[in-house]
Amino acid sequence: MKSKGKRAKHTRQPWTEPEADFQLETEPGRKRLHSNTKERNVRRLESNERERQRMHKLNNAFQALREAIPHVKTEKKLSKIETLTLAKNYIKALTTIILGMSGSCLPHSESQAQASASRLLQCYQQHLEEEGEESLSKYLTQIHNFSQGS
DNA sequence: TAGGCCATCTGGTCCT
DNA sequence: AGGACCAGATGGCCTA
Repeated sequence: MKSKGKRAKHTRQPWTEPEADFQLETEPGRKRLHSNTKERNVRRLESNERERQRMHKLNNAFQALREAIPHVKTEKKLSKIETLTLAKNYIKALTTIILGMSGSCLPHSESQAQASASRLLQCYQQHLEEEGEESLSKYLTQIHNFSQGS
């Protein structure tokens, strides 16, 4: 049995010219019109291809996000909406944990939470600039050690 | 079989 | 002008 979302290519009919273009072909200047519709057809197919590639990139990003967030039912692929929801919750949870580790007060309101999150992001970005991309764990360890020491 | 999820096509709008 | 982005439409696959 095919897994969900993995299937053979659809047998959708390719894009066809609007009827008006065919009617116009019998009129004077039809050669130009014909090449225009042909050009349009080519451009449409090209933009379909680009759109497909764009959606594939988007799906790759979703897959990367799925792999970045822990979840319970590992045998079931998370849907896109589930992935986004879990990711949001995961970020919130991590924020709470890190703020706790660094000895900050937990935010009491949504606006405080947002302010804390942006402070955290700012701090993290600064750290990335100084230390390089692969040092998140080092960063977290430093925060942990700091909170232990203080 | 209905409903959820998805891939693809398409035309409109925005951006470079 | 052409590409990127977006949202609506359409139809296929899967599960309860």
